Amino acid sequence: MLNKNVKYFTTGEFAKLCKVNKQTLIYYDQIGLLSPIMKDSKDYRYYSLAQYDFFGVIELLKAVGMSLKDIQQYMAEKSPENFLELMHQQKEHVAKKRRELEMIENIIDVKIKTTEEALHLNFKDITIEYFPEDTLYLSKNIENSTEEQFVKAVSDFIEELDRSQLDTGYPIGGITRREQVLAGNYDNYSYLYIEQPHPREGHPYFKAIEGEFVIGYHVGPSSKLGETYTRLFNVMHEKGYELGQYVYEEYIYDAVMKNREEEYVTKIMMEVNKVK
Amino acid sequence: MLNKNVKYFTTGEFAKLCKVNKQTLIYYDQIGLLSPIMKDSKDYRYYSLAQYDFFGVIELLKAVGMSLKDIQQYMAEKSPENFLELMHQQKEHVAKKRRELEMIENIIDVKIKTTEEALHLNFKDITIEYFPEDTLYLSKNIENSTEEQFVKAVSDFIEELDRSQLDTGYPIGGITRREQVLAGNYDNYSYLYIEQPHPREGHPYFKAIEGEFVIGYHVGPSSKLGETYTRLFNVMHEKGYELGQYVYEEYIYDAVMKNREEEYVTKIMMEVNKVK
DNA sequence: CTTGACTATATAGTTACTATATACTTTAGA
DNA sequence: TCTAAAGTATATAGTAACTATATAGTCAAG
Repeated sequence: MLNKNVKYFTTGEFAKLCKVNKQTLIYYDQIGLLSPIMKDSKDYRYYSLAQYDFFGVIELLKAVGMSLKDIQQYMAEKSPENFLELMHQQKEHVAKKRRELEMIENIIDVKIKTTEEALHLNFKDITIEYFPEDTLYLSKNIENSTEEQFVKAVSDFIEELDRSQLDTGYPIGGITRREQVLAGNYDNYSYLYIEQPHPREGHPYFKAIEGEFVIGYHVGPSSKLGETYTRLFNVMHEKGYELGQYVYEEYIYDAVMKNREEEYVTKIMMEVNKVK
Repeated sequence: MLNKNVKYFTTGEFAKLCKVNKQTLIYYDQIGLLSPIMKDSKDYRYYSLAQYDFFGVIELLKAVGMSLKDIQQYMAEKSPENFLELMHQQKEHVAKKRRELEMIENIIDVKIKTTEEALHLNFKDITIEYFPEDTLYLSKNIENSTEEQFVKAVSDFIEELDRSQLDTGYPIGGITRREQVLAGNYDNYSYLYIEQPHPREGHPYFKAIEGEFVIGYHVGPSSKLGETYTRLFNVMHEKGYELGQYVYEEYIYDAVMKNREEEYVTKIMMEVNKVK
């Protein structure tokens, strides 16, 4: 920083310049991170303009998530070479953080979209809709798994979504095979799935679905799903359809939105075919 | 979240699933943010899969910077409407954070570029170079200002860079008018400046410079700048040039890179014209 | 039936401030 | 010139969100 034959800043002035609490500067002085260039006989602190640059770097390093201790360590052995190395490290680091924020932005957008859709639904309606092709990311097969195996599979699936950054913000759903549904085993899922509107290369297990579906909503705990399935079957038969390969289930409202289980809402999507 | 006739997670298992310290879950239980769905007679905690979704939302809200207290407050009165409103608020908030990170990325790139350049310099060299047009953001005129006025001007300038997000990571420099330089008043700057490689609309004070410059480096405290100016003048005259309108000064190495003032390096760029 | 891996609570420590209490100093106005 | 407001200082305690440690009870495998 440039300097004339310098006027100094008092703690309050410098704090204002740096836009921090005066106490913060005193704290930085105490831990030896940034000490005023001089103290007078009354122990009043005086900072120089050059120290504003110094403070600026502290802010930069703080913003990228470095601890004051690490910053201090760097400041103790500063050199252009070390500074350069530090900047190279932090470049990566910040880019990663930015990408994480971008993912969060996407997830928020999805949450807004799905919640808005949910608010306009009438959960009593049962409709027949044509769904265009859609990409889903599937778990491994979990049909007939024990509770332990099921929980393990869910953990693995979540773990993988996390690791491969496939968490889109869409709810995790379950796919049940026709035979299990017909036998009344509504909770014997064959796969878990998550919608993947922008599928990425290099990931297997993607499945596209397309065709007609009977759509209905179950309000209340999943233990009473049977009643809703019966209603759906009735409509399906009335309209001259028969059950297709799979049924898809996902939560519209769960513990995140509602406090009581009686208010939970499950969306049921049954693949159907016109009876010939 | 889907559920079978549910198996529960112990604290350790759930912590692993959530990728947090077990103590963190105990802490969340204590503050009532996320309590296990049941405790047995031995006070062992048991979590359900549905609680993982809940935890997921806590993580999301934490990631956007909400405090646990605020999260708890939301969770107490959750509803699709409130959730939607929260998501709308946070969308803005996250976008702002992302833009801040993008700015930091730019600043880091500039720091890397300028530091790498500095490392390859020989500070003894004095060269004559042609500079293409460049955009600078200038402070208000500060010629003949008192120390107080100077400090105020610098504060204002920094404040403005901050407010208008014009901090590019380039050093803040000073521009001295020819007459002041010739009179030996090297520290009587007329303007402060910062390089602005991607000038933005709606900001005045931009100045483009273009032409031939004598470039030299001053090593040591600014009080001894005079010696280096003399060396530069000699070369300038030798090569048949005369001083132009302005001289630009900026720090290459300062308190951020070096510990001792004797190692500080100031870059001096003199506008020059061929003597007719 | 013991050992190791788990569980629990209670308490203290950590980071980076932030607030408060008390006392001294400077400065602007009557 | 005196006084009150506004500023400075130190010392200490509080805060958020964990994190670590000490002590003790529980469970599962060999």
